[in-house]
Amino acid sequence: MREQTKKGRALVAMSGGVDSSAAALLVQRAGYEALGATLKLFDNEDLGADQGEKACCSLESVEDARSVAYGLGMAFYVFNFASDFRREVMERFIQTYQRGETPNPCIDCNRYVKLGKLFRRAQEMDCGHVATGHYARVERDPASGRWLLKKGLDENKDQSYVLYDLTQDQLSRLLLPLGGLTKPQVRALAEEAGFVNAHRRESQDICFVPDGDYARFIERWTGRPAHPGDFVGTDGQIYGRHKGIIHYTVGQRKGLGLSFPQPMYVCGIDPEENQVVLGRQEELFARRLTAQDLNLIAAQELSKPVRVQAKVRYRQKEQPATVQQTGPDQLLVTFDQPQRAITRGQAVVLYDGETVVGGGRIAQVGEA
RNA sequence: UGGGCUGUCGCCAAGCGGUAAGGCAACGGACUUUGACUCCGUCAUCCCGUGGGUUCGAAUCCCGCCAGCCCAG
Repeated sequence: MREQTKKGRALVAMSGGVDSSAAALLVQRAGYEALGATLKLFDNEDLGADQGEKACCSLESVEDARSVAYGLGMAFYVFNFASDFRREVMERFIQTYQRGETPNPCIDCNRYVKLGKLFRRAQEMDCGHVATGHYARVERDPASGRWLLKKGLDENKDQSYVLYDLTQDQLSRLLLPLGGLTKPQVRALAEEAGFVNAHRRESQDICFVPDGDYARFIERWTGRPAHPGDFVGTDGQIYGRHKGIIHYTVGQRKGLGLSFPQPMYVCGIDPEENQVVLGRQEELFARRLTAQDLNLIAAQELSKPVRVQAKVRYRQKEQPATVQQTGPDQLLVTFDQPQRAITRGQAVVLYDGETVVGGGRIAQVGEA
């Protein structure tokens, strides 16, 4: 409302990585008064194994972020969001696995912490905008007046999938300066600017599980070992013992410890019976799913079935499908072609070309 | 204690005299802001149940033994 003279203050979430550093630079160049902030998301002691660099949430990265911010002459803060992160991301992550589903902590982190908590904090600091280094674009639809989320221009780095949960209010204040750039361009920017992290490698794995062994993390965090149970075939036959359902996810092949004539995959997880269902690759395909915890961006609601492109996991090519809203908080998605290993707990995100229509959490998976 | 069969990498399994396929699992790496999938690589360096024999040469042929299975009893 009051952006006559300047563009106002923008709070930039800086992880210490190349992307968010470049984002800070670009926000500043665009004429905002940029403030940098690194989010402290967890205590290293809580995680057991200590680790080296991590682009997403590392505390070691704070110094890099600070260095970049100071280099740009920006104010810099560290926000302790550990309790929020623990509650909204880590606890959720654990509960989801215990239900026999597979969480996507990055989505929860974006939703509740980076773009939830951080937006509130920005408000308190009189920052009208929040910026992140995500590869996605925000645009306003002149026709409907709605704010739209679009794919990043760099198809290979597009992160709109993990941002589908954004509200109109958040979108209206969100700056994504990398949306129109490619990764090489961003790196070049960082290099020109002389950022200390210009050559840092890409991030990896779950940030709060540095060693990648998420199941062990859950056991340590809860203080309870997982309960072993039976591996069963899709016909009910018992094949052996599993290490506890939290160790498995639909579509998984490795780590079963069993050998068959052909590779075998986890086709389902039954938390009631504490069973892990095994089957062949072909048994992994399904055409429909229902989703809940919806967030629609491009429209208020879907009054009739719509043709879309849909993704069932991050880093999957969009697949043609038809989506139908079957309730206030329920979608039915039917793919043209059966999809491999649609997994409960993961997100389905719908696209209309470059635009994110909306998405939800996969609650049920139908048959082919 | 009669007969038949089998015994090759953790599992399955090729090989039928010429100097150990392959699959599964496992391990390592690549990819990746989720879990997976996928891809690449490594996996029996004198022990092919074991002891002899035949042969220029055997996992492959012969003999004994051991183990397991099956059928008889």
